[in-house]
Amino acid sequence: MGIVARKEQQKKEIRQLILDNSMQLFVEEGFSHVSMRKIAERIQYSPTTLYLYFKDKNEILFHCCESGFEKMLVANISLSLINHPIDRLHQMGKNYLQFGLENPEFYDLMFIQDAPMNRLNEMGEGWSSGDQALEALKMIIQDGMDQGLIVPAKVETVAMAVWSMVHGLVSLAIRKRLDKLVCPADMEQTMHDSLDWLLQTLKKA
Amino acid sequence: MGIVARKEQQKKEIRQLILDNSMQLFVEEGFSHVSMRKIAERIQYSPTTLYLYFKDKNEILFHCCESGFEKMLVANISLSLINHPIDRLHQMGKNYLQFGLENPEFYDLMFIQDAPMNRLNEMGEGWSSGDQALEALKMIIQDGMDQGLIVPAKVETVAMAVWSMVHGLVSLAIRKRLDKLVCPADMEQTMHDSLDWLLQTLKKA
DNA sequence: AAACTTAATTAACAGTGTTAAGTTTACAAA
DNA sequence: TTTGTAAACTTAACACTGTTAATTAAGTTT
Repeated sequence: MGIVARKEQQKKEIRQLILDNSMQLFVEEGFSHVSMRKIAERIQYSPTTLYLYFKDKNEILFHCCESGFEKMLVANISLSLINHPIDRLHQMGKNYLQFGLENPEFYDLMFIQDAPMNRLNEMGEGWSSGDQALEALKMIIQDGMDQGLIVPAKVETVAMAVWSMVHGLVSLAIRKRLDKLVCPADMEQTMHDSLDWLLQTLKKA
Repeated sequence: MGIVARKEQQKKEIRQLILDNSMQLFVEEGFSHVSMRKIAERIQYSPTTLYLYFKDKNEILFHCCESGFEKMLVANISLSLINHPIDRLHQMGKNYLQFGLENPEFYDLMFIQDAPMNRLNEMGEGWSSGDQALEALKMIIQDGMDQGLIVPAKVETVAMAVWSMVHGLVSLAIRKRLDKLVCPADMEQTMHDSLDWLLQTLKKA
């Protein structure tokens, strides 16, 4: 079955070719300006060929999200070196802000657009990388509470609060809603200040 | 100049007719499914007529946002009855969550989509209602610090943190990113719990 | 070489925002 | 009352969009 195997290999390679070029286009031109035809032109295929490898555009977006989550996971590997729960949470938050500001197009796809979610809800499975990050967050918070460092509460409640705040910061910044609050030059610093403030107040007195 | 005045009045009425029907369509069918042609059909005009009253679609969205902010402002009038800064901030947050969950299409337009922002950045002025709400937030926080009820910090930093958290909650909920964290039935309650938790930890010990 | 399978394409549909040119309507001056 | 003109509105069209059905080209098997 050498031939069959090779064919499947080729199919996978083209799938990856489509995904790679889609992601490049998202980063270069912004999510909303990328069309199926543009992706096709870039890889020198007919637009309809894309539909032989992906059900629709949402499915392509969905898989781009997956790479985004993996990218994020890589940025978080250094976390394992930090033992103190608060410091660890702090670094996780800083990584989150940094990822969002450095990869706004990816962030848009992963957390703001609802197109990829539609695809996800049709499938049974979710994002393993995304779930992994969420579990890590919950574990850190649980740790912090167990060690008496964080004011006790339901772990889901606190996890939701922390995630919502960093997501709020990044998404408001990306969508230019914070420009009236602070000037663009001070934006990144003030965002980190807000995170610092939360972590400060979150600490048990 | 009675005739000229009447003509201008008619022009304003048609402008408002366009805006009213646009908003109805946004609420009914969702932002992304509303086209210029659909709006035009609804008011029995040709699609191109809309361009005689608005520069482009973004300008229509922009003005729909304005009404959204006024809607929000109305929901906040009861705030003036609350004197204690923390309670006031708490109620403001609850109103915000409620508004977002009850008017997801409006919220989307006001805080998530970037289309209306493009229009805004071309103009000199911003949203007076939006700015007003932001100023109110800053004032409450400043009050709370002055009265020694909130851990002191730069007011912009805390305002950003608080707004980001409630926005994060609403936008993640709207975009169905919180479904892995809590089941939909408990969503609203947990969101309010998160807000409560923040307000609790924000209080000076 | 003929039959069959797979991969890729062309043509088309129904929709989008938007512009330029043409038409109708309404009102002022003659 | 008729004519001229300016405003209001529409028709036709452009350049796109995602997506499907029918068709051709290529490769494999018999």
